Amino acid sequence: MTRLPRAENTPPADPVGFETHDHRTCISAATKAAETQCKAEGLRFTPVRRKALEILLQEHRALGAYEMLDRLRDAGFGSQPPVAYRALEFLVTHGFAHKIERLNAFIACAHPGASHAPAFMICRECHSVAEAQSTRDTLGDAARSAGFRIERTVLEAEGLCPACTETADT
Amino acid sequence: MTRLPRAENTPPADPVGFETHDHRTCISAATKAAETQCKAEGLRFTPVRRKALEILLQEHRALGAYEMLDRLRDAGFGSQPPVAYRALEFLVTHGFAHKIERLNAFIACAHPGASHAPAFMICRECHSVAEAQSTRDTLGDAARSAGFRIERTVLEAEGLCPACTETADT
DNA sequence: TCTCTCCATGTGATTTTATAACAATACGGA
DNA sequence: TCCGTATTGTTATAAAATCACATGGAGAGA
Repeated sequence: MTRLPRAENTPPADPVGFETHDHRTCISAATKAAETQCKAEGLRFTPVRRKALEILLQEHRALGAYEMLDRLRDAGFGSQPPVAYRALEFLVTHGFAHKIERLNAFIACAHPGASHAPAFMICRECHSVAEAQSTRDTLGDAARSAGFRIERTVLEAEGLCPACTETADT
Repeated sequence: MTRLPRAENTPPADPVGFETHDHRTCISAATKAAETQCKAEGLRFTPVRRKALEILLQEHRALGAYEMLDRLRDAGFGSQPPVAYRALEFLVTHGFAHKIERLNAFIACAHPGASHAPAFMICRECHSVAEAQSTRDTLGDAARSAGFRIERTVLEAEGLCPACTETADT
């Protein structure tokens, strides 16, 4: 894939898993998958929502709501914040994307369809984000004994990605 | 996400651990402990910082920065946002408090001194927050194999606290 | 097909959360 | 005591998110 020009603090082109990855095809594949799931669940995969997902997949990094808004405007959609927030809310609600609370930013889900207790590794230096499968249930016992009913769990680990670790070490 | 208005939705008086707990004494105890730690580490436990910690301990819930600002102003400190943000940053940096990203709010640490990989249970209904010890290292393997160097980890579980579960069930 | 209803979209305005920048002051070590 | 640095207070502004309301389009049922 062609590496797009990078602005000030933009992560390396392909930070998912911090490894090289060809996603020429995965955009259309993931979009298709979302479309299928929406059809199955009776959800409306409207143009803005589709475009928003495509943008997230394209960028392949955590995108702020206002960055999303810019791109949606460029694509001919409305130019006010709710446009972006609504599309993103839809994607997050239905598991096509995640919000990285730490960054106030959104990223396409890297494991669509999988049971969702996502875990993220966030580089404090370049802001790249990797999504891991968080299989083990760290909090189950504590929750049970407290009588707390867990509905959703997000784990955000902050640190240094491989690339920035190298830079820091040298 | 639905964000209910704060006022109509104030957590029960004593939400830490979702259980009754007498903290008449624990405020002064925790403050004292912080003072000791600061002395040991050569940190300046100034009046604003002390007051901010006392407020968090007093409230015993997650407090927004601007709520904190109100209380600090009432206590005779400056009235501009940086006053609150700086005090909170100090407390968070040194482990006396945590930021709940999900709520953009801050809460006194419930396990001061303990090794810090805090885990929170956040009630989506009343916004009460409980802090658990997150002992197990859920992400270690994934991080190691990715070459990611974890520095800090926060786990935020959203759901229903015991009180709100009851209400919902009835 | 028509129409009714619901959901989605577009827009303007506002609220909430967070930082930048800089002057004045207090602290602690030489 | 003097000096450098951290801390505080303040003004101003940026960034993130929501409210409120008008308009439009898709799909269900008559």
